[in-house]
Amino acid sequence: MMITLTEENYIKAIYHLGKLGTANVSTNAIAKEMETKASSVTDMVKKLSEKAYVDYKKYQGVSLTEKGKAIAVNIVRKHRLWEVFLVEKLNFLWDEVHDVAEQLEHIKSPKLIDELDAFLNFPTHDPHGDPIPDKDGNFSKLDKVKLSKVAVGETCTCVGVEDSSSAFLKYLDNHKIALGSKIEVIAIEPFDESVTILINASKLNISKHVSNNLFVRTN
Amino acid sequence: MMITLTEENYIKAIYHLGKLGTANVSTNAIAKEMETKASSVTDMVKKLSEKAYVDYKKYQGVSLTEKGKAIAVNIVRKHRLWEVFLVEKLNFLWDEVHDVAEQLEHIKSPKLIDELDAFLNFPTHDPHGDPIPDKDGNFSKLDKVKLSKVAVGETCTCVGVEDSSSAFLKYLDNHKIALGSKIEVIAIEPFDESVTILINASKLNISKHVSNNLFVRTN
DNA sequence: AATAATTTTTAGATAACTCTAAAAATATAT
DNA sequence: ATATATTTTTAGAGTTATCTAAAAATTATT
Ligand SMILES: [Mn+2]
Ligand SMILES: [Mn+2]
Ligand SMILES: [Mn+2]
Ligand SMILES: [Mn+2]
Repeated sequence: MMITLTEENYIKAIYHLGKLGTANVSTNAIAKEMETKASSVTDMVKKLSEKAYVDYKKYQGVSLTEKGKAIAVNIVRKHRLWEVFLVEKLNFLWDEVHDVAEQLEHIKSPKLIDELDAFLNFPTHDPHGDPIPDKDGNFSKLDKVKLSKVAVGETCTCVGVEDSSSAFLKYLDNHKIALGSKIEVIAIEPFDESVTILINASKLNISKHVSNNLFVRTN
Repeated sequence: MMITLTEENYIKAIYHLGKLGTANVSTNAIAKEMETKASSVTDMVKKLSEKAYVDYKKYQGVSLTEKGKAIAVNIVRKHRLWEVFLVEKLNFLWDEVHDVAEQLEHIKSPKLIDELDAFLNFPTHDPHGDPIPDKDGNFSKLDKVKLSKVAVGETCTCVGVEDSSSAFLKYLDNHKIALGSKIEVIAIEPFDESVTILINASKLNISKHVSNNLFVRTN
C-alpha cells in the first residue's frame, strides 16, 4: 500500500537510467546504480510491477509507468529543492549537498515541499544546474551544451555540470569555475582536445574530461 | 554497528518516559508510547542493551546509558530545531509541525543541524515552549509553572504547553492564546476549578484542563 | 502464605529486503 | 546453426522488525 524508502530509491534509479536511452532499463544497470545484486533487483522489480510503478516482462527490463514517473519526478523535485536550500541558506558547498539531499528527498509532507519552494523563491535549477520540476512535474527547458562542443572564439556562460562528483566540483572550485562564470574559448589543442579558455580575465587550460563535463549556454 | 531509525525511536521514547519519574521505564510503557506490542519491545530492548544504549535486566525495565542519553538528546535537539524552522520559515502552524519533525529528526548530517541552528539564530525553545538542547546537550533552564498554580490577582506570561495535541493547540489559537501572551488570573471558580483570565484586554473563562496544560512564567 | 491478576519474556511465524549459488533465458561468436 | 558467453531469474537462506499465543516472573489480593 504505502511506498517504502527502498521502493522510492529504485524508482528514482530507474528514472535516471531511463533518461540515458530509449530502451528499457536492464536489471544489471539498476543493480550497478543501486550498488546491489541483480537478484535483489529482480525481486524488487517484481514488487514494483505488482504495485504498477513499472512495466516489466521477464528478461525484458523495466520502464516506469505514468504513476511511477510521477513519483520519480517528485523525488527529483524534493532532492533538488533541498540542495538549493542547503547551499543558499545553510552555507553548504555544492559538493557537500548530495548525501544529505538523498535523505531529505524521502521526507513526506504535502505542505513542506511547496512551502520550501516558495521560501526559496521558486528556483528553476539546483546548485549543479539541474532543472527543478514544478509542482505539476514540468521542467523548465534550458538549452545547454557541453563546453567541448563550443567553437573557438565563442563566448558562453557556465550553467551546469554533467559530473557532480565531489572531485570534479572541487576541481572547479579550485579554478574559480562556477555556475554563471563567463567563458571564452581561446583554443582547442588538436592533440589531446584540451581547451584553453578565458575565465575571470585569465587564461586556463582544461582537459577534455573537464570540457566534456561542463554545460554552458552560448550567448 | 550503525543505529537504525527504529532504534532511534525507541531510545527517544525511553528518554521521554524516563523523564516522567525516577523508576526504570517498563516494557508496557514503551509499548504504549510506540504503539507496538510488549513482545516487540522486549526484543528491541535486548538489542539496545547489547549495543549499550540502555541498561536492562529481565523484568526490571530499562534506563538509558550515557551513550543512549546523548543520542536521545540529539534527536530531541533536531526535532525541536526543525519545528522552529517549519514555523518560523515555512509558515507552518504549531499544530502542524510534529509529524514532519518526527521524520526530519532522523536526518543524519554533522553539518546540517548546526547550520540550521545558526540559521535560526540559536533558538532556545521550540514552538511549544519546549527547551532546545545546545550542541553539547545542555538545556536552557526556564522556570515555568502551570497556569493552574498561579494565584488570583497575579500576572504571568504564557511560555509553553504540556499537551501539544492538535486539538488543544487549535483551541488556544481560537482563543488567541499564544506563547508570549500576557495573562492575569482574575478568579478561580471553586466548583470546577475553571479559571477566569484577562488576556488580550478581554475576559475569558478556561477549564481546569486548559489551565493545567498551559505553562506560564510569573513576572 | 497461597492464590489470582498483571506484566514480561519466550517460541514460533511473517513481511521486507538482501545475499550467494545454481538454473534458465538471451545475446554473441564461430 | 551450434557453441560460448552474458544476463537474468529462481531457490534457499539471513537480517531486522514485527506479530500472536503460550510460558514464566512479578505484583496484588485475600
Ligand atoms: Mn544530488
Ligand atoms: Mn544536484
Ligand atoms: Mn514535536
Ligand atoms: Mn515541540
